[in-house]
Amino acid sequence: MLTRKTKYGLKALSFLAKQEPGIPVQISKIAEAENISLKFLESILLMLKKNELLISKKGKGGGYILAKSPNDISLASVYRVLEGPIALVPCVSLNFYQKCDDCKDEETCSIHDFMIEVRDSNLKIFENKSVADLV
Amino acid sequence: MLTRKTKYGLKALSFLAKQEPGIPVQISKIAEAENISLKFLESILLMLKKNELLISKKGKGGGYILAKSPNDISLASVYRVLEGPIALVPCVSLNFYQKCDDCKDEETCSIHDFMIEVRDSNLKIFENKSVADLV
DNA sequence: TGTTTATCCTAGTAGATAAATAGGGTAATA
DNA sequence: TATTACCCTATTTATCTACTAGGATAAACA
Repeated sequence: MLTRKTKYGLKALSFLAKQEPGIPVQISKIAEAENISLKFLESILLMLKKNELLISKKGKGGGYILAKSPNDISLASVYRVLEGPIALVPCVSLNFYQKCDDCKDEETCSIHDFMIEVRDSNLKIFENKSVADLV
Repeated sequence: MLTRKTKYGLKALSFLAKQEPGIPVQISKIAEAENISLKFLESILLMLKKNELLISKKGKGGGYILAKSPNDISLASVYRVLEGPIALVPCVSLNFYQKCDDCKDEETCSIHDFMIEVRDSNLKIFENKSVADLV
């Protein structure tokens, strides 16, 4: 299951992709349109900005703009920023690798190969889809 | 990410599939072999039993046996018992459907179609794999 | 029949995470 | 210089995770 954070983030990016490009959209406008708590959304957009998926402008007429073309924002990158690893176990994660502390070694782990299959299947779908596909 | 519960459950089922069929295996033996907390594993196997994936025998010489051939225990069924829905959002779950409480309606939700794609991709891999594939 | 063996069942708990909420700080624009 | 709108930190409430504790129950065997 997705956390709300990721779900809201995807919806917000989709909303931004539907607006006229280059014109800042206020958080409050997105929050209202997508039925998201304003303050919560604020923190989500901030994370997306820090990870260079969004650009912001302060002051009057300010707001958020997509940092790149919707086509160039993969859903994998969004997922990794908001949800974390795409893999189901840390020991097969490409971007967040960690040894599983219950496993003696990865070669003898009975679920390791299956976990790689699931990861690759999900990578394929998340890497090949972009924010443009949500519009 | 998988919870430990699901990971341990998969490992235990894989371990059982490797043993001589029809002969009960004690929890303690599985726990030791797979490096799992005994009491925690106890509760996991109990859930698998209640969902008819395992059979148990009490008393001396007792233990757990696979309820069906390893080929007939899909990893989807294991996942659903221990982890819950395979879908990423409740509104596209086949077995655990629930309306998303932040969405006005599913038709206008910008991520709905993508969520269905992810679900189908995961269903395909989890339904077509069985405990036999973990051996 | 009584003891051992092993599962069954209920309850509790420390720590982490989720999903916000509160409240003020900072920068840009008019 | 006042307003607008993002920036940042801290706190809260509820739920979940991963165990742990301790006994009840049932089967086998001497």
